[in-house]
Amino acid sequence: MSGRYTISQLAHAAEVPTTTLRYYERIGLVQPVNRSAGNYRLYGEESLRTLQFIRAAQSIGFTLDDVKKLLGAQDGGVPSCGDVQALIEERLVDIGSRLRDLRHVQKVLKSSLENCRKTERAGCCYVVETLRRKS
Amino acid sequence: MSGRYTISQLAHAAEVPTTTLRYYERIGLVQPVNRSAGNYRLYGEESLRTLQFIRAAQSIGFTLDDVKKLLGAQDGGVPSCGDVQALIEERLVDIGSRLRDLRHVQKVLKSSLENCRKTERAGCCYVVETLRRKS
DNA sequence: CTTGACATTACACTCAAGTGCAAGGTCGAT
DNA sequence: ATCGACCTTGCACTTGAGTGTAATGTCAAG
Repeated sequence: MSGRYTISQLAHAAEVPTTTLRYYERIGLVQPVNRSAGNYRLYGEESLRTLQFIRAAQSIGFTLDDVKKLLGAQDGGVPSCGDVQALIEERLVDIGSRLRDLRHVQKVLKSSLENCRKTERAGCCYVVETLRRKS
Repeated sequence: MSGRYTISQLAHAAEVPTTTLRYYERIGLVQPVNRSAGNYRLYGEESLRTLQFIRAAQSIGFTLDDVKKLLGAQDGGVPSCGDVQALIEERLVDIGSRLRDLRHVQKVLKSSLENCRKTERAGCCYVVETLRRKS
């Protein structure tokens, strides 16, 4: 229950900089279990688990704010399946539109590159000229 | 050559807020051609064209910093085709990796959502449990 | 008892592309 | 002459996820 890790020990165990741990505390994500006599943060095993949770959640596209909700650290209570599903659906919508945008941009850039290569000559770049003509 | 637009006229013509025009000036992207007696910014036709250029370039994934280079407003001189191609290739690499990441995240979230729906029951969400288990 | 490694706090800064605000100046019309 | 709409400047703020710095405190080893 009591603190088994100092901040740098936890940082090392979780492979996270200590500054990030202080930041997580500041935003209410990971609290130390208590403080030492000299006011050092002391963390327990569950902090390590929380950090691993955070990493896993981040890696699948949740923001720290989402994570806060998933952890029930936001306005009280563990989230229901319905809450979690809503969160995931939100992220999926985000991702869908970002994918659409990126694919479009990719297409345009690829064809610009092609055209630039094909028509390359000094002092007159296809891409720059095309952009100039576009309104 | 001389100014045909005040800031708000140009803003209106280019469909850009005036604040953005001042910002573009600040970062060295669009300069007014001169100032009125009362120190008002005056822009010419070429400013409008530059703004259209900026919009077109932004919409295909260039940053304002890229745009600066494309316009030759950065460290001297209009860019060569080679420079432009390098810029485009950089952006394509960015986009490629962002697409890969997003597609991965999308897959994981979709299957999480499925699993959450299938196994839904009170007080125990599949997604939250899975994240907890992951290191 | 001093040295070095680690800790604390508060605060500012990063990136990108702007937005918002306050205090004041200018312009055209009434 | 005054009103309102527009303009000027400078400065701070925004988002997200942290990073950097300075001044100071603690702890264990030699």
